[in-house]
Amino acid sequence: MMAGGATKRSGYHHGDLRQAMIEAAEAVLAEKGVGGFTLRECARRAGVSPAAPAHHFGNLAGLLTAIATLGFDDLSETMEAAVARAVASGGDRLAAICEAYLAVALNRPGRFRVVFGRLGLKSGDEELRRAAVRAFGILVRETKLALGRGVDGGELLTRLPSSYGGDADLAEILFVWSVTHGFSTMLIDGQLAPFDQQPGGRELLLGLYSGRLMEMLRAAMRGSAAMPLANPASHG
Amino acid sequence: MMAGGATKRSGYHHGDLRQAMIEAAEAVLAEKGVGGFTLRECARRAGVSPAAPAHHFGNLAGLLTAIATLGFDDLSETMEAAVARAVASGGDRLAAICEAYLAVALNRPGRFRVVFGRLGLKSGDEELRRAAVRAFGILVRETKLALGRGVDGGELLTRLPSSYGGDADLAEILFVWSVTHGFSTMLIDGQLAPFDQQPGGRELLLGLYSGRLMEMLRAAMRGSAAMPLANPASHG
DNA sequence: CCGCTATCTTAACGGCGTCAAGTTTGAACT
DNA sequence: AGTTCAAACTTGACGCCGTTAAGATAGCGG
Repeated sequence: MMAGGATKRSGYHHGDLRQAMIEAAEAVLAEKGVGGFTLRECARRAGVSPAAPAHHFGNLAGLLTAIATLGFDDLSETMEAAVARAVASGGDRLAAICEAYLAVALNRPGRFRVVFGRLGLKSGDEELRRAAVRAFGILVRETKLALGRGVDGGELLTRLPSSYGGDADLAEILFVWSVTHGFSTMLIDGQLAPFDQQPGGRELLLGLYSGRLMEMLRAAMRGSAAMPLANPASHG
Repeated sequence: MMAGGATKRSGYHHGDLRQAMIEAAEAVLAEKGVGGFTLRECARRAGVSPAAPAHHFGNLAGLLTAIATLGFDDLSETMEAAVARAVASGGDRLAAICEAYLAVALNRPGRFRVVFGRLGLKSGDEELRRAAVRAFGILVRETKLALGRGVDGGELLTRLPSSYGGDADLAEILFVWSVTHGFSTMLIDGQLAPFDQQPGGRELLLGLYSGRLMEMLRAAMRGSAAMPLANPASHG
């Protein structure tokens, strides 16, 4: 096993530098934020020269892309686990994935910031794309279920249909995602610091999020679900 | 006077380096994004040595803080103008500020990213704080008006009450902000690229935002406004 | 046991932010 | 007007950054 830092180091060769670099990078990101993040610092923590990572990741963008892929998979798995728990307890599936999204942001801010922080990722990476589509597919599925639309076969997306812009429920999907993503990013990026840093502020915010904000989200969805499947592109 | 780029340059002294640096910085941010932004590049564009800006801004954080202050003021002014237009035309004031928020993000992505992009800002800057509180105050005021709460005297906040966490409408305020901020950041940071880059995608997204998303927001607010002013902290 | 290849090191390049010290300038004061 | 002086800017240097090229090492298949 030996997962989690204790890797064998036989003098010249590291043993599992790729994993060590990813772990070091996440630690640095969590500690110092995006600003204090450098490739050399990560290499230092992995006990390796600054040029060593190049062979495994190509360059900085490669390392960040690997972490972002992890982040998307983390999102997918945490959301699926939350859905499973909600199903078991008869809870709200959509609220479950929204809370899971926030939980990932709070528990792994390093990963989360790499995923959404507009750092330089490799643009064409196929694994990253697959992980992103998977996470997005869960959001789409749960939003449609919450609208009572019925998902064909309950299967996940494996790619984005090129005509996705015409999806009749796109507005609802974007709404759910905006609320969740907006709250999560504002909380970990410090925009809510005036509330977050008061004594008990964090608990208040989390309670409001999984309480009244989720209620408002349900109210918004109810309003939409009651509406007929109108022509989605027509507006104004 | 002589605002707007045409500054006199009498050999050694620049004339208005502070303004020139800010303009150069916004240009670089708009062109190359956060990644390609460097102090030296801004100085180069201003036609000045790399060490020159230090006297005006102290360091990089000082320059970014000045830009962030501009960004908050931009938000405040654009939102107020949108409210004035909504009042004149009998439109939805809350939707107006949400659309104004998105408009600032789209029209001035450089400023917007400095405000919310978790770059290193000076932490204690008083002007920045004042600008932030002003913008936030507009959001608070409009949310309360939308809830039919009545704002005392219609005046703006000039500081954050230390007990703000106890505001009865905090959940609604956070909800509105989350939707708006989430959608805006996702759009300019490329998370919506699969939709945004389809032909006509940008128009579709903007139409959905000011159309069905604002309708959903109103539905969420209506649900809240109908509820009694419950104890905001109790949940679960 | 030998060689081969993946892995890592050392050394160097240009660019970065920042500081210390020196130079120029506009303007205030006599 | 001429002098003085502080503000504005330059030069040069420092350490750190990401990246590359060339060399050293070691595990593994033959």
